Amino acid sequence: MDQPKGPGKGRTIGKTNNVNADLIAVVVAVNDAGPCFLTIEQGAALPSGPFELAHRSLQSGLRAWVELQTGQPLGYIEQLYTFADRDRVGANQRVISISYLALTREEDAGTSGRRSWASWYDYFPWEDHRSGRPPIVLEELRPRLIEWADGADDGATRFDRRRRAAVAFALDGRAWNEELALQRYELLYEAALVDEAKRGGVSAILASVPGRSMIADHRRILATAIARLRSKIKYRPVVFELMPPLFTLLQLQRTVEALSGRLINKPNFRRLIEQQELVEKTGATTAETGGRPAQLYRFHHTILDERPVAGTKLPLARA
Amino acid sequence: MDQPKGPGKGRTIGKTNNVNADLIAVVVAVNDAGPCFLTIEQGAALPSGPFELAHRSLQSGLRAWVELQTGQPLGYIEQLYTFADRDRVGANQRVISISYLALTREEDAGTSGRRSWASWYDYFPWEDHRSGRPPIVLEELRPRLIEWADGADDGATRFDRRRRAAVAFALDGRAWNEELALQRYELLYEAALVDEAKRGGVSAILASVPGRSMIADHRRILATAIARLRSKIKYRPVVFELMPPLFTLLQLQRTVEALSGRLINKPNFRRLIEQQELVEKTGATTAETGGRPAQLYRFHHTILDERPVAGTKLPLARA
DNA sequence: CCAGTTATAGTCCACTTGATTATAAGATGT
DNA sequence: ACATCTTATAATCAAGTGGACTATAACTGG
Repeated sequence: MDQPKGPGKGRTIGKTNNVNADLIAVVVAVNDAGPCFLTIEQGAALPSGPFELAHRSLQSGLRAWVELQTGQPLGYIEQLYTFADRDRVGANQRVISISYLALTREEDAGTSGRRSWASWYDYFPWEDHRSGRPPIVLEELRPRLIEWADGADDGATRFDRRRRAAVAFALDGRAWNEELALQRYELLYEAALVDEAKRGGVSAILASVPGRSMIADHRRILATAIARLRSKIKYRPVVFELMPPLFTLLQLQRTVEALSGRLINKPNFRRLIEQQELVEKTGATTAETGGRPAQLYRFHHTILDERPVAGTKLPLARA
Repeated sequence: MDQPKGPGKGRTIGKTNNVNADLIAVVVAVNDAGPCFLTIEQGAALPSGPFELAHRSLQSGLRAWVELQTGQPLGYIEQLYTFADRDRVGANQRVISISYLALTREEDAGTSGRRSWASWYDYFPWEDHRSGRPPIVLEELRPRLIEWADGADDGATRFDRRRRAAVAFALDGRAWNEELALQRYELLYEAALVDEAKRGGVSAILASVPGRSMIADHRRILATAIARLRSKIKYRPVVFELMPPLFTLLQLQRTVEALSGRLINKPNFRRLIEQQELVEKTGATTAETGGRPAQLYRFHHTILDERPVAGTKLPLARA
């Protein structure tokens, strides 16, 4: 163990280093009710399963488990994060979880009825700012976060906690930042304001806590997915993975708003989308929208290859 | 296997699902010679080792291996990517690699002489555009990429290959995008223009290929790290992890330039850094720079907590 | 004291983007 | 038929961002 070891040679391969690898999927879609994700066990868990020898790759293993458990075939997939589960350490065994974000359309359904879609904001009611700041932030979270901050032993910690709470939840006149979804969940976890923090804990006071909870750290993974997606739609054209083949610009805007949890200025959104040439008119129109019939657009696929990183800006920069 | 399975319960834990997990580190620093990274085996491999039961977490396991193999203690760490190694599938065993990016200073040395720093651009000579586009791009890569593109069977593939080459390597008047480091390496791999692509291959023609190669897919992981870092310095204040406690603005600029592989307009860089209040003057000056003594700055640490996502823009946006 | 080097301040301008207003085209109800 | 509602689409204004450039200051070494 004292000599530098090159990977792939001279390594001790034995039982002691064995781990089990779990694949976990956050499968996101957007429907009229808003952004949602695939769940199993009545909304308590994300689709997941062990990585097995039969799987050709991590991604194909993930696709297999999701399709088996929910009947949903997956399109776009990206890796979220890999973590070792501290709570599930066996004698000679550990579990590593590799989480993924998948984007799809709800219509991409098999006929299987096993899948069930759940709304993001049932699990994160403080994340939806489309109708202004939700009351839960100031009425419930703020006082309890302050209480938590003031419960710290030393003044420095109290100050730090209040500052972190203010940054994450846009208190004291700060601007709301929708990309901080993960930080907010972690803060609430640290303050024991979510159910997950109380499991097996000593806390006798099980006061009502905001948002639906999930098993293990699945809600944390969901928060990671939300934060990643909210960030990514600003610089990569991933929104279109969630859209039907034909759509109006307002439908596209509503989808982005659903994901980011905030409203967008309509003319600016149209201008940005059109001048980037991300979409092209089909000529067809739809009258299903109520007022004047809207142009139907489709995603301009060739652009996807032309702009590997740049482009796809969305007017979500400032508050 | 037909019923939905909840994670953590009812799972079959058996030999067939066992994997070995490898931790691989790209440890980056910047010195006068430019950006560099820690290697073992005379620059042929990245520090790495298996994730073991004794490790408290993935990160601590990584730190342990890097320190053991190179004597270098690590500061900032972030996860890069997790992949299953297709080439190393045993009868009942597979290997999963979890790669990390670490930022440090070369001075953070132990006295151990086992570590050896290698320069990025010895492995990716086409990535350094600080003195203009390196000749290797037009003189070597371009003709061989065109040759590769024209070797495709059908016209559509030929067109696609030429377009991808042009986008990645800024041909046909396109602008250079330093963040495409990974795409460039993958393109060269696909075109069999890097050594790694020829291992165990049929290719009899071992023409000289650009850049030093590494074992397994370590150079690919390095490319991933470079791309990630070049992207990240634009929106998070991670550059300061690579700086000494006190530095001049020009030193900071040179570091950013070394990482991004391109030059930055000096007044604009200063303006952006100063108006973001990322640094503060110490009052001290240094005359080591040659001309007029420069102010010494230090990183304004409190800002790091205040701006969890925003800020830290760098003038690298356009060409 | 002059040339060379680096530091630092300021200006100009093109482009981006947030905000607002105006107009067009359909549906619906009376 | 007409008013009114809803949504679509176009155009404009103003503030801010960021790239390029110039000018001046302060030091070192012949």
